[in-house]
Amino acid sequence: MALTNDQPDNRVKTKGAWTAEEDQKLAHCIDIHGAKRWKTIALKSGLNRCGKSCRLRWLNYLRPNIKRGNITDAEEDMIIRLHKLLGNRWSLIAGRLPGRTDNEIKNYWNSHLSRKMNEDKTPLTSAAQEAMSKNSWKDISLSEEDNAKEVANSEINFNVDELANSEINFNVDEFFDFSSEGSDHLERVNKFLGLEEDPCLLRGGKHE
DNA sequence: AACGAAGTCAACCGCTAATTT
DNA sequence: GAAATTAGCGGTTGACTTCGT
Repeated sequence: MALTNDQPDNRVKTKGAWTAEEDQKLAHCIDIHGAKRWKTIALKSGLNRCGKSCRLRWLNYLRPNIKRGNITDAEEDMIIRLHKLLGNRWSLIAGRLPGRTDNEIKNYWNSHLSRKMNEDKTPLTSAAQEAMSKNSWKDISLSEEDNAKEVANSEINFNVDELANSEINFNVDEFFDFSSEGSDHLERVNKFLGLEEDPCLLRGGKHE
C-alpha cells in the first residue's frame, strides 16, 4: 500500500486538543499558502502536528462560516430525513447543511438522534411523504410494486445502496449533485426532503 | 461531598479514492 | 500505466462534563 500523509516521520507528533496558539499558527499559514498540501502546511506552520490533523482542525473549526452548536429544529429535521435517505454518509448530509461539518453531524446523530430515532420512529413530514408518493424526481423510478408499496407506507425506510445496486436507476451522488443541474432539480430534491418551509435551505443552503 | 455512570464531542485511525509525478 | 502522494471519509477512542445516587 502507498504511504499516506499521516505516515510517521521520525519525530513524535503532538496529539490531542489544539491550543489557541496552534490555531493561530495554522490559520496564519493557511492564509499564506492556502488550504491544500497539508503536509507542507504542517511543516511550514512550525506545528509539530501531522498534515491530517491540521486539515481536520481547519475543516472542523477554523475555516470561515463554520456554525458551532445550536442545531436548529429545521436542521435536525433535515438530518433525520437525509439520514433516512443516505444512511451514514455524513459528508453528503453535512453538504446540505451550510456551515455544518460531517464530524458535527455524525456526533449529533450518535449522541442525540440515533437514540431519539429508536424512541419514536419520526415519520417524514407530510410534504416529504407527498413528494415520495408522487414519485416526482427524475431518477427514482419506483416502478416495482414492492417499492411502490414501500413509498406508500408512512414509515419510509429504503436502503439507498440497495436501490443503487438494483435495476432501479437511482444514483445518490447524482441526486445530490447540484453543480450541473438547474434549479428545477434542486427544487425537486428540496421538495422531496420537505424543505418548502425553509427558504434558506430551498436556495441550496446559501445564507445571505 | 464523593464517586461512578452516562453523555458529549474533539481528535485520531485506518482505509479508499483521487490526483500528481 | 504504475507508483507515489494527497485528500477525504466513516468509525472509533478518550478526555472532559454532567447527572444521579
